Amino acid sequence: MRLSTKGRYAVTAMLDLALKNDQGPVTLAEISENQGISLSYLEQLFAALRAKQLVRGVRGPGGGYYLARGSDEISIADIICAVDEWVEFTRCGGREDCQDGDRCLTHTLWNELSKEIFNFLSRISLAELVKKGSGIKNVQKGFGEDAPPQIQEAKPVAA
Amino acid sequence: MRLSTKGRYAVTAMLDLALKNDQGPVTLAEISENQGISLSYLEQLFAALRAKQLVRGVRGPGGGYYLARGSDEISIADIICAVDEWVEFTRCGGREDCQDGDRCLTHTLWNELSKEIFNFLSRISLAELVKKGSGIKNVQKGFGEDAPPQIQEAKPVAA
DNA sequence: TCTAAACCTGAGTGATTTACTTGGTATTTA
DNA sequence: TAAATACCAAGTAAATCACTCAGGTTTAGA
Repeated sequence: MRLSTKGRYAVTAMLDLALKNDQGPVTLAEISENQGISLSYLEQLFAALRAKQLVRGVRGPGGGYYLARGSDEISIADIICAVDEWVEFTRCGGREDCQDGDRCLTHTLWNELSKEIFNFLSRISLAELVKKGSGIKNVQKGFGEDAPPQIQEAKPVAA
Repeated sequence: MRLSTKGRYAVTAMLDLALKNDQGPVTLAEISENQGISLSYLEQLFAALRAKQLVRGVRGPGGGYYLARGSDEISIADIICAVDEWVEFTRCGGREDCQDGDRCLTHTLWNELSKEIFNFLSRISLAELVKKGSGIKNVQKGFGEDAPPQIQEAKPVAA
């Protein structure tokens, strides 16, 4: 699992799309202005999102992009995986060149952790975020009040 | 939240440390050989880990590194945050230059998601991973059987 | 005290990635 | 046809990554 700024841009743009999904296609120019992302960079991101069947483009005036599926059928993991390749980490990979066991163990542990992160992000859909967002939009601070059980208070690390 | 190979190296190295924590200090040379990471790169990573009070170094012959706290008191988020700076994403930040509300909304949504990921990683300790790992070491595939409630079956995206 | 083992510092570097630019082509609507 | 939009390809400056090099300093054992 990779979680870079590229993935953030994609998630942010997709959120923008999900918020306006019932208002016809959304142009990249709109998202570009809205999110402060350059148009061409968005084009690259959306090329990847389109390749993974997450969005569909409509050409011509009045065109733009809309979600290829319902926002409840698109997970955050889907989006991040579309734009950020999933690179395998293990050096020993699937091969048998782990001599002492420990090397393989730490790699196995990392892979499992990576899978857990992936699963976690797979269970968060765009629709869920948007649904919570509609609360924010009005309340401006009530986020997390009826949040999923696994969500707790943030405890950012002291820099 | 950033999750790059740098963070992976750090987590992997810390896992190595946790696994041998009761066997005295672990040298970087050992980890370097074990994990296939260059010694100097490890030194850089461990400088950051030491600065964040996650490890302590013992100098001189027979020295090395050991965990500064119990492995149950060190979370994956701690490790990743130590080596990968946490960069704020929002362009509008805390300022009031969000005109239309939507811009701010998507940013708020991203921030909340980011917090959720952070919280998720905060709840996974080194000790937990190692504990599960000792199962793997023997069973080689029983991971996740008595996993925390939020962990489900992996469903990797079709590439 | 000498010396080797270990940590510590800082500078530099090729490769890769990011975020973006330029300059188009294709398609659709008015 | 003209304009708006998606689509496509190539290039690029800056940043980051993963690493190397060249020195330290600190400690322990001879």
